[in-house]
Amino acid sequence: MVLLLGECRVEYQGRARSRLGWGERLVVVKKDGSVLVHQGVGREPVNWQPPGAMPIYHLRDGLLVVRAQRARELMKIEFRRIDLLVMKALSDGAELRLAGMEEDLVKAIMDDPSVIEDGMRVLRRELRTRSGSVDLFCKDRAGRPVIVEVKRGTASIAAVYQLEAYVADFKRKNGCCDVRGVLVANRIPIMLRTLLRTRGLEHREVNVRVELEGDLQTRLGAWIGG
Amino acid sequence: MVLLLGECRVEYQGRARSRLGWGERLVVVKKDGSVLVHQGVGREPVNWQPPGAMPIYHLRDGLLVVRAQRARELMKIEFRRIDLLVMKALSDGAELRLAGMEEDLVKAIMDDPSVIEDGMRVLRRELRTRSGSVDLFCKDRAGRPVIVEVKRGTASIAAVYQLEAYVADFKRKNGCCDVRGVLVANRIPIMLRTLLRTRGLEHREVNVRVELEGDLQTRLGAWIGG
DNA sequence: TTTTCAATGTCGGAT
DNA sequence: ATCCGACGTTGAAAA
Repeated sequence: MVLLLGECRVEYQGRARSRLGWGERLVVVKKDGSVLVHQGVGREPVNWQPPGAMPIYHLRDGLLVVRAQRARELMKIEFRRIDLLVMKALSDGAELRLAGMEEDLVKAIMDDPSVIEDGMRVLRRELRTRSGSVDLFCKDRAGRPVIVEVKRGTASIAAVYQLEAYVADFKRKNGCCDVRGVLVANRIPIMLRTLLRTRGLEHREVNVRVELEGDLQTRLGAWIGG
Repeated sequence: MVLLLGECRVEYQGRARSRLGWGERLVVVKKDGSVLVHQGVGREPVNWQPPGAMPIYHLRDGLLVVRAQRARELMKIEFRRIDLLVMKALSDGAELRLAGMEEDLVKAIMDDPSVIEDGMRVLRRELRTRSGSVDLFCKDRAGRPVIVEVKRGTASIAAVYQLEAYVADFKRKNGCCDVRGVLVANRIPIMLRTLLRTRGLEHREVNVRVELEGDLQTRLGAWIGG
């Protein structure tokens, strides 16, 4: 990993174009060839190249030029003053363990479909068609088909469209009108509920707690306290 | 800005949960309180906190602990070895100038609606309703309403849904069936064209070149060459 | 390789 | 504060 701290300017041309005038920034070059230009604020780099760009360094007119190209995208950084230059190989064998993704929510619902509704049965998971994909295909207590779209966090209009389109396709294809569509999410904004109702769709807010594998829960308990 | 390079482990609890074991990483703390933990590869930080987290540093059992909390989210970094510690205030008055966004494409179409179709007139821009927003509302040469959804880059299924839903709403509300829906994008995948056709929607691939304000184009010409 | 979708998305703007 | 959509989104998984 290479760290460069100093005064630079940046130009980029690719999917879009940008120019950033002189200023002090941090530039990080990783061993996979990704490059990050960070200003003093914000989570996002102001300019960057994804892995594979493999930047080239050269001197020109007394400036250090870092040139990172990848596919049709080019970023050029010019330093006129460098306050810090660090190179270090990072040894890191650990991998991130992460829980609480949408897939975890889908699994939790499969383990206990009654969080949607009593008597619900999950028949299939991850049903993909040319008009999009839906997370769960179920039947309710009465045996009616139920198409379920699951969103972790707050549901969006796009989720309603997706569900609506799939329900319509299903009706068309199977020639049956008795199909329910349910949007399941951690939170569903009021406006979205109205929209769902006008489209003849249903919704459920669920709150499923997902834990990391292993004893993290116990440790986190102590950890939050400490 | 604070840079920490050394051996650490990270735990996070908030919208999701994660744990990352011991390894060498770069930690960046910005003056707005954002925190980034970067491994040796990838554009994305493996763990982070957005601006406002304002981390607190303390020593505990011989470890440097960085604790960054924000709303209901907590990230804790523990260092057991530090190879580099840098603190520096960054002076940076420049702002990024960026061109080639969706808004630029919309403006270009407004300047010359014939890129969609000869005789097209733009009546309104950015039309928002409860079922979503559409970028341009036009009338064609024959005076028929045309709803236009603009996407920079490659169009997605979601764009089709959005357009379809809005056209349907418009027909319902105005009680008129003679409404066209056009998806305009830099690129529209084959599958999407089929989907659009089955929904009675149209599409246009456009290639509008957008430049940064000022003389960037000339300079970029030389720059790319050099 | 292309397509599709999730993300601790982040970020900015409008209501 | 909430809601909504764009992003040089990135990244991973499936077709």
